[in-house]
Amino acid sequence: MDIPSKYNAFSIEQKWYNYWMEHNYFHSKPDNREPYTIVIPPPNVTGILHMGHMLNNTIQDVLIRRARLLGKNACWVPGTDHASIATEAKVVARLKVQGIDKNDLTRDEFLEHAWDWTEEYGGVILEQLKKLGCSCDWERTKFTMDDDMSEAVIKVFVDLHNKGLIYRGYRMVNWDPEAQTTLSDEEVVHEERQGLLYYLEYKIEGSDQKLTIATTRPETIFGDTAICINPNDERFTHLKGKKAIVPICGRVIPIIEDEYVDIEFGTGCLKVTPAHDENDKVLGDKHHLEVVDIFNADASLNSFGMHYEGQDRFVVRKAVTKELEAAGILVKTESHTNKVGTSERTKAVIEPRLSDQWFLKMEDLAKPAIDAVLKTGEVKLFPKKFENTYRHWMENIRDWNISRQLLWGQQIPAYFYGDGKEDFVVAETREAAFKLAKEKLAASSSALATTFKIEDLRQDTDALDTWFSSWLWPMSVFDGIRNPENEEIKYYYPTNDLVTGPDILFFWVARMIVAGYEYKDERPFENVYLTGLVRDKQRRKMSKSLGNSPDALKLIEDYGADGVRVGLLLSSAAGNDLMFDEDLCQQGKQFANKIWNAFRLVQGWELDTTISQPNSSKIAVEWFNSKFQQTIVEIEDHFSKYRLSDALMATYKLIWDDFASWLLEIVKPAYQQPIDAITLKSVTTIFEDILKILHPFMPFLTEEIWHYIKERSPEEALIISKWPEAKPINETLISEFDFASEVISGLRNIRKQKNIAFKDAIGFSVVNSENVATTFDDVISKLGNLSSFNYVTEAVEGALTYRVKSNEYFIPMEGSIDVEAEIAKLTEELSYTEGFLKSVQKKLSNERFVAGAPEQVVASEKKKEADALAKIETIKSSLASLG
RNA sequence: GGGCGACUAGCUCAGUUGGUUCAGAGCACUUGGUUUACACCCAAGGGGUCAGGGGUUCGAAUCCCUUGUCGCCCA
Repeated sequence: MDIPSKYNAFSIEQKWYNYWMEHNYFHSKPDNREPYTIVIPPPNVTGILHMGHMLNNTIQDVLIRRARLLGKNACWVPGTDHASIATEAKVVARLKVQGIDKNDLTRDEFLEHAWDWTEEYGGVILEQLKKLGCSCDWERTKFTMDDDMSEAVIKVFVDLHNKGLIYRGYRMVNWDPEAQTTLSDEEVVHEERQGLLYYLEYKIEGSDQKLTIATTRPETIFGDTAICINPNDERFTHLKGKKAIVPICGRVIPIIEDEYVDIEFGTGCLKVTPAHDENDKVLGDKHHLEVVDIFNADASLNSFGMHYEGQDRFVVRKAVTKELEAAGILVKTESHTNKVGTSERTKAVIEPRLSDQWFLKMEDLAKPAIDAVLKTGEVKLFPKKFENTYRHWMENIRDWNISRQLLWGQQIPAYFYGDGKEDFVVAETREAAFKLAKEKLAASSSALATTFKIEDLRQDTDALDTWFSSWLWPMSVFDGIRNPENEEIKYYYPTNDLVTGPDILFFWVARMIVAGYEYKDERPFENVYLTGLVRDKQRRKMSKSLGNSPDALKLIEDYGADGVRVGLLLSSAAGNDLMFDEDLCQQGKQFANKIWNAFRLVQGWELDTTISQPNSSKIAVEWFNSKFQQTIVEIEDHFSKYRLSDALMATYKLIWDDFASWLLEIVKPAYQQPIDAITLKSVTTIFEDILKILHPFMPFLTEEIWHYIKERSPEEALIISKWPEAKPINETLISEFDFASEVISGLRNIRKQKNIAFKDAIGFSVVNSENVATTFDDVISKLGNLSSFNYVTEAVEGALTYRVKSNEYFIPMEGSIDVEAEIAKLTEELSYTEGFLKSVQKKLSNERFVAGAPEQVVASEKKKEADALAKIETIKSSLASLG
């Protein structure tokens, strides 16, 4: 069979993905095996695959495929998130293009458009994951707005409300004037912006006195309801108890005192606008100030803005500054950098705003989640450094604003039956709500009690925060909320590993832990692997706006899915940002090709059952088997610490260096010579074991070669084969080989220096002062192309020499040896070794070292000393023989 | 402003409890090598004051202090 010399990923990948799907290997159902479960961090339903997803899902697939090979019942649940604000923003934008205004549509009409959009673009990302090789159980694909998922969300809302944990509050929230919705603190991105600090003069009522205040937001003067000074500030003692007059609108406001005011900042006087600043709100509550809200929902000014009514806040800022300047009220401006909150989704500047919202009390709910990560270790974060961040956030947790003024999402199941703020009931269905409402009305002996109809109930128009559905994800995908005793949730929950980015540690991970303990009284997962951000070579975040994110599918086309997976994993330690560079994928692709060609070599060997196994092959196979076992132990260790790139690198070196460069070179028959049966069988078995341990990283290539090696039934596919068993390791053999490889490197070096071609066999003698075993002599002979291998006791004259430890090796050379050069080389080696000896002896002569250091360390220093002395002896005798 | 973390070879990073094998890996680089699996290859080689300074110790990349630079989170 003619096998091409270059591995062609493209056609092969499609073939094997189809094969795996056809034979249903990805599907899991409960059985008596140990479960291994991962739930995917659901990507936005209308999103497309970017590098972060690629990294994330490659890691998950490596874990899941390895678990499958280890004989576990591996279940990877895929799905998508409805991403309320992001999706709604996209739908609104599309409607706009079509000339439709969202506000002209009914709720149902809008939702119809949103579902159309979801069906049109939804799931594209899941198809892309298949190209990457992800072995998700596609039969389990979930969407956070599936009927059963929504039911679970509603059920939880009602439950938490009944427990008294959900309440309605008039609070200052982050208002996104563009999307016209509330954002949680986590959805607000603080940016440093260059702005101005405006110094304004306020008149004091009933006098000619003035006071100057500094503000960054002059347009909010219409909402001022006090001036605040620090009671300890002697500059303002004379103002105590007086009143000030707000410029332009002329409102008279009190001058209050509070130590909150920073004497150093600005003028030491603060204008208080309780409706538009969180801190001012606190001051306002404390001093019982009036609250004047001057903005409309789109952050234009309302009637309090007087002649600026209807104009945008930033337009007003400029205009009002001009007016104040003209009136001589603006004393000066200074440039000032301040942090501005912006919407993560729409980029609009956030406006703090007071409004009625739904909140979830977090303090008590958070407690088990804090303990699980920081005390009991039931949930482990990888890398550990994120525990500090987690602690900081969880111990300062604030109530969660769970309502959003959006349509796309689960509508809040609160039903109003009257006009009062508290005239509502919370229930899973309208019918249940109706019953509750009637009871409440009856209890309050309202006149409505008898005439109230179900149609009179008005459901709250807000939707729930997206995270209020995804925090249930590890439970709700197994129907664990609606049906807590079902077989699947009992089998698969708690899940094992969660792989996600640190940017959503709080948004999502922490809240899932909270929900897990509240609803299952158990952790949702055991280990959390936090990946780094994917950045470009210049350390910039990959983003659409920068255009520095490579096209994920194009990469797969260019380098093969296996190549891309290897490229991504090679330099991505957990929690470290990944500087993505296409060269990494190139390395992955070259690795695939290397393995492919190793296979071609083995495949091409002709078997001759009549020849016996050469000793060099026999010993090389024995050595490799030990090396393989040793590497597996190392790989296990890396996996147990979630050091995937180290696990891959260990595999990479085992295959490239130990297998291809050493083993195959040793057992390779001479040109056009056949191979013996034992060696061929051993090498084939080794190759199969290698494919197994490589499969999680490079699933396509390995499955392809697996079936190329021999015809196999679907039950024998690599994806469901068994991870190699642990066998004893012969450490002696490994260290003997290491010594032999140094001897061989020395030989190659001499050949290079003296320009001796490999095909010219050379003689070889050794003074074996180290008493090295002869185990690998045949290997040395073969790889060194030696014509003879002699043990001698005296230095060989007229030969090239080199040393490994205190062993000396001689290659007799016909013709002249450059004695001068040999002497120079030996002298240099001698002085280096003597220097080394000196430093060791200095240590050993230090009484405090000998007394203080552990025995083992002292012993090793003594051994170093002996080795150095022996080597010096060798070199000296060589020098003597050279004359 | 508060908190956390990083700084090791040209690049990306390992380096676990201070001491064996501690200054390492991969890539890149230099040199030599193609009828004989792979030039997407083989072999050999060069390259680091472990950010700077101070301290603890018989001994520090590792522990402590300090300065600098950068990153992340929070306000």
